[in-house]
Amino acid sequence: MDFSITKKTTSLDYAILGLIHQEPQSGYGIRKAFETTALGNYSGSPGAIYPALKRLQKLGLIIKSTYGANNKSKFVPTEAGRSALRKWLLQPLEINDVAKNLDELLLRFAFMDNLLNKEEKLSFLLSLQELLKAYITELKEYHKNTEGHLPVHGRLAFEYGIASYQTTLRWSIKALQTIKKS
Amino acid sequence: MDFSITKKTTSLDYAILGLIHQEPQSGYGIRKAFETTALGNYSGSPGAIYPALKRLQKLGLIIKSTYGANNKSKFVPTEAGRSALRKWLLQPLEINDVAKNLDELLLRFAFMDNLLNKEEKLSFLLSLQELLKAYITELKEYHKNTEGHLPVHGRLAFEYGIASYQTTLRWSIKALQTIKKS
DNA sequence: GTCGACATGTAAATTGTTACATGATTTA
DNA sequence: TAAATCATGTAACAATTTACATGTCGAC
Repeated sequence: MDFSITKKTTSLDYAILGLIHQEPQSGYGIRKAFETTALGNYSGSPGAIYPALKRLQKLGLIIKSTYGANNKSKFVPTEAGRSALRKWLLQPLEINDVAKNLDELLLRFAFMDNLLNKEEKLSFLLSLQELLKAYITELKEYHKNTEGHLPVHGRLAFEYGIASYQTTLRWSIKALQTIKKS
Repeated sequence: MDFSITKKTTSLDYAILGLIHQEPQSGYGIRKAFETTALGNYSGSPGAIYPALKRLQKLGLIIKSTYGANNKSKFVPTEAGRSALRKWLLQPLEINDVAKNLDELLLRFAFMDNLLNKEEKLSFLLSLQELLKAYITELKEYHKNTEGHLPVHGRLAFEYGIASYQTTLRWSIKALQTIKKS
């Protein structure tokens, strides 16, 4: 029997949690952040954000608090919220995340700054690199096998996929070096 | 007053339509296609696919038909289905698609093969290039302006975004050349 | 003769979209 | 002072996830 809180938390919830951990925001501020900054393809529609904020409050992961000089109230993560965020950031990477959920991995990376230590960050990047290499190999294998009998557009789209992951790999190598000497 | 069929068709619906246009598939075949081939981040869960197939049948965009030597029934697009697919492929590109919906654009590209003529294909790629250039410029502008006061991880994630779009741009130039001499 | 893949679905709960509604505050 | 932006929400609807349910068929 598991008595811990296991209510599901979607990746939008984590995106909000990560955002307000970096800087407390009002509901409206969160909406604007998702609409304007490219990070994460989450929609800032009120019908998505406000229910999410309710969810997170009910789970005890965030609270509304008057913050800063102007006494406007903004959302901040609770201790439980920070801990949930950290747990999310530390989740082991799987090949499936790389293949289907790369955006979320990048979001996790973006939010690591002041929550993980250097070792944990490097470990994330190393793990990412391993998985990327494996996945790229797999894709190339598939590409070789279907070479001839794939329509032109299908082949080009596939090659786009490979080029994409190679870019991600190159980036992760650069990022690793940057983090290493920080 | 608009009497045309305006029931919304999601991009999963188009993905299915495009897939069976290339090659008729059973419901199960479609599920496996989405699960295994990387094209499009759509889930092949039965709770998504079978309802979608019902939707498409109700809209008259696909039909079940016994096809090929083995008399197993597979889904094929109707004339209306092919026409809806073509319309989707020809939709003008917008900057927002590039920023938030690139996957869908790539999916559209992948399905163009035998539905659009050369000119239409080239026009798609040219339009994509223009938008990519504009968006990359915008991102770089933003990057310059926030240079200093962005946490390391945030900055790196942002640079990943830029590198990503540059890869897309390079790919689209190559694709254009390939299509041109085909 | 059992295990895994083929094959098709349903139900509940969750989540997100679109559109509406309201009012305060700032700025031109 | 009118328009735009800030600010918070709700309601109806559409879509997806997760889990369950059932049965066939071929391979080992």
